[in-house]
Amino acid sequence: MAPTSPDAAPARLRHATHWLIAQLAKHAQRRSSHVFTALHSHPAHYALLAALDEHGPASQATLDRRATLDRAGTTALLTDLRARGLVERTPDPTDRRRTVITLTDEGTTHLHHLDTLTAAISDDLLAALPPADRHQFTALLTRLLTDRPR
Amino acid sequence: MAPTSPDAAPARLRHATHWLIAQLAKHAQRRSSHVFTALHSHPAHYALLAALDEHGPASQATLDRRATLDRAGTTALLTDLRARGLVERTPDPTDRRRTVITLTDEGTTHLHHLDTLTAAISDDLLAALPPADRHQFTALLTRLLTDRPR
DNA sequence: CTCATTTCAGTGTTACTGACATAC
DNA sequence: CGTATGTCAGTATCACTGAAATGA
Repeated sequence: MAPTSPDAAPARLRHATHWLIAQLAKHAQRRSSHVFTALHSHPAHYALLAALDEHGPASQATLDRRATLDRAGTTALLTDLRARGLVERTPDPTDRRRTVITLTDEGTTHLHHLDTLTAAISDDLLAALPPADRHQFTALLTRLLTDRPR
Repeated sequence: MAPTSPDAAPARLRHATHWLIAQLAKHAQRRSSHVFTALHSHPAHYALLAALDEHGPASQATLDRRATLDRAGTTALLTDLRARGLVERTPDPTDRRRTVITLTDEGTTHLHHLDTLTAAISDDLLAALPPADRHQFTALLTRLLTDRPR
């Protein structure tokens, strides 16, 4: 036992945005990694498969830009996905530095499974809010991320 | 260079709650740790000092429950704070297992500095939202955390 | 004897850095 | 030449675990 049971958090923390976000992120991380592990997957796998499905085949560098990962991690993740037959790696004839990644049929199927999991996780995380507030919250989150060119 | 520059994230990710939260948490973590480091502090230090200021002196076990930390980390953090004269450790006469932690005057002063930093970080994180939406967002965050007894 | 408190050593994960070989 | 790509090895951080020592 480590994170000891909850308790009345100091008022200052409850008003500190970064603390609130960090707490929620911990919950989210626990929930999602628990659920994803059941399908031997990781949220980052989902990000890559989704990027491939929506934007089509791409080089690794393009992929990690789209999935908001870093090059190093992407390499490992793709090696994993290829070993499981979910993506294919083929050399790019027009630029011999690049490897073009393509989604296989199995990859698409797996992505659909992960879609279901992801929806369930979202429902679970937002369980405390009525539907209208869930949309509000998601919209605000989105705005905070997109209105931040960096 | 690692987390390569942003790009159009797949629609699925932009609708996945756990992904949105994780992204925002990363921003929040970078901002806050950057700012806190300037005062040789850590968000967890703030949590401890705030708990002491608001609830008064307490044992470590009580403290980590209030600050939502784990016992191992709390020990290290308090050793740090004591070395800097921000808290005092005195043995509890009524229960010789315990160490009672007390906030010093310097600790109170330091806490006020961190209050300022924390407010600035919140402003920064919520910069994209008009004031009314900031309150909405904070209220929703709070509800998500409190309506989750575990 | 069971449970709580404090401490420390160790594990697993995650994000990131630096460097390298290759090729544009 | 400078820049981009894919790869790998190493670092820092963090949350957590397990066990020990002390004592209620």
